[in-house]
Amino acid sequence: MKRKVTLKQIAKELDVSISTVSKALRNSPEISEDTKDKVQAFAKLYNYKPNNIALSLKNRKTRTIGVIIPEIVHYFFSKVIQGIEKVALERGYNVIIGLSNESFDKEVINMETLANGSIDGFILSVATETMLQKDYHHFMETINQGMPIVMFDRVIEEIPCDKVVIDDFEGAKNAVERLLQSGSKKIALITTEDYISVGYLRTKGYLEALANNGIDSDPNLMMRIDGQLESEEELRKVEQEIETLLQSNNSIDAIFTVNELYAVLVIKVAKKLGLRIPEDLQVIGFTDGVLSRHATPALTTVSQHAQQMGEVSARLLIDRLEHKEDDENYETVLIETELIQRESTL
Amino acid sequence: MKRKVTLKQIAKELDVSISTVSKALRNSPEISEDTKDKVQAFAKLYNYKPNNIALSLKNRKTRTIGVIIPEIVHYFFSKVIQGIEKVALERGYNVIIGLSNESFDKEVINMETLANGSIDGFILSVATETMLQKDYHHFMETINQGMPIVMFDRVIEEIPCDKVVIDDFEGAKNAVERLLQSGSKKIALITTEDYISVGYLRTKGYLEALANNGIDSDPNLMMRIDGQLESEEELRKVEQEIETLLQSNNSIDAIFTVNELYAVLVIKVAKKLGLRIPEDLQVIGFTDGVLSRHATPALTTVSQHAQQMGEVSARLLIDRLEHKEDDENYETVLIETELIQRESTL
DNA sequence: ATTTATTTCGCAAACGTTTTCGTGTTGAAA
DNA sequence: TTTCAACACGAAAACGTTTGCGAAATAAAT
Repeated sequence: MKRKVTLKQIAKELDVSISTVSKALRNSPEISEDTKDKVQAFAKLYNYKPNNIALSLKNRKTRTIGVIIPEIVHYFFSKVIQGIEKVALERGYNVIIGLSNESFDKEVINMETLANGSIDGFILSVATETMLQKDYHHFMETINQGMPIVMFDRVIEEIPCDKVVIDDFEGAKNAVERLLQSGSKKIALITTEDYISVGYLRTKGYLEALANNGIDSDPNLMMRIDGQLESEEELRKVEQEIETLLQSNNSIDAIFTVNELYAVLVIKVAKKLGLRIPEDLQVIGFTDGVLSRHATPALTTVSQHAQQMGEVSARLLIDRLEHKEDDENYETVLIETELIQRESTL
Repeated sequence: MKRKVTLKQIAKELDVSISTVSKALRNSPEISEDTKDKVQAFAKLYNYKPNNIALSLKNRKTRTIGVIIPEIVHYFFSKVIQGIEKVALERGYNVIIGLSNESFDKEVINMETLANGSIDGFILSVATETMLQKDYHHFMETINQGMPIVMFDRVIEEIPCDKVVIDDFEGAKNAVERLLQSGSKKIALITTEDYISVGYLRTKGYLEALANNGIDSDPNLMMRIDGQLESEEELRKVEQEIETLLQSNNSIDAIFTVNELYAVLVIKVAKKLGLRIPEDLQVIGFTDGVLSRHATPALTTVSQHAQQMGEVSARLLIDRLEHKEDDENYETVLIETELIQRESTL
């Protein structure tokens, strides 16, 4: 087992100084061709690679970006990471991941451990609990220490940092307008508790579309769901509620849903009730994930371009790290949504 | 913008030496209570946290583990990562992720950049391309450098490292036997090209179950699919093939599938053909992901306990890092599968 | 032969820690 | 007063790099 070879070892072996070895490897004109050749050959033979940690310490740069997301077993977030990782690789950065599991404490701890030298900057999506508590001191502290943050999707307005958000409002509005154009008159909404910005904005888009078309919104058609829907019981309960919704308002002819899981649940209940999709009931969801793509009928859905979101976030962060370390002008990039037309709409 | 405070700065400010500050913070008995108090108060005030990079350099340990997976937008792998991250957090380690995208070159590059000081050890699942080329020099090199590897799911027998595998063979065998017990006579198989170990083992389990029950395997009932099934065309093509399979062998009364996507495709085609599930056709898939859970009918499937797999892998690696650095006895942990009974079987 | 320029290399500092060892100061024992 | 232990602290090395600057050696110019 041969340990990794260092400059010092090469120097000793070749009977030159460490600096000479370093310079020779970096092709410095200070060093003669002879010794350069000798050193480079030796280094190649022993597969010398500079130690990243030492470089990080010296340069005060790690070329690593920290990503903190609420959960990873989730189409949207993993797709974002894929985007981040892509441009990180292109530009010579590593990605290190922390999961907050929607918990404020975990978010804080993760950020604190990563901030102490391990990374150059953060890309993150805020945990639910943090949004509830409205305690943002950890964000402010890392920013004040000169470590830039890029927030995506779940962002906080008042934090001074670059942000990448989806046009949830427009996306929802377009979706509902599409439903109206194709003849639906009575459109229900299934949304989350609205403390999370995205659920709130999508709901607003729904309302706006109705208003624009002279339709009064009906609280009876707006259903709110909370919880992670992890267990079977939770799922059954929600399905039951959807069933009640559809039965007590049997003129509902379309449903807009704030994520894709709710939409497949709607489909399931509708089938059970003997409703034909899309003839009797149109359905549009949010997030173009595996569920939407492989449901039967395949779901018409609002795609968020998650991968693009990750790519843009990474570019924003790396640009800031490399060019404008002290620029206080923060950007907010809006990612357009796209309505993916499939089988659940006319 | 106050940069992070260092020992040196504290020392200067308090007019003591760096060593005194360090010792005071670590509560060394060498230092008087007076100065300890003074230093600790100051450190707390300025929120001093030791620099991880400096510690890593000094200790030749980074307390971070590198994970290399073929893709992240994938229920199984993201679930494994969740498990890894969980025990890593518990034991004070960070997780840094690299994606190989099933490419040999990317796998090599990712490993090389991470191996140069950034991490203490690897947890990885081998890329398809690597398994095809059978070029394992990068694994051997990192192991020879004294950096331990834990392979999970897609492992390579001849590499000397700890391994965590699923009992694919047993899982498949049990699933098929369940189908037989519930009365199915003619069971088809949909599998991948068999260079990937898991597809191969699951196929073997299928064959074994048939043999054990005195049934000859029929090549016409065994369908092989390759490709990632990312595009719509690919999907349609596969659906078409499944349709042909079902129509040209209309006495098929059950299908066992090597992953969950194939199973939902089967369900889709079966519905189209007017087959009732599970009465006319039973279906069992592999991987207990979102697709299985939310398909209609919900899929009976073989759960791999992906999260547990991640947890075990992480524990194996960390144990080796902390206790038995030079132990050459490598372990292979077998994770039992579990048949999750849902609506697609009798 | 002396000065000057050029080439080639090594020294040392720096990044932020931890830790071993040495040293100066104090107080008590002899 | 001398001797010694206990105490409190600092100097320095080490981890592996990079780099500015000084210096030795050689070559060229006077």
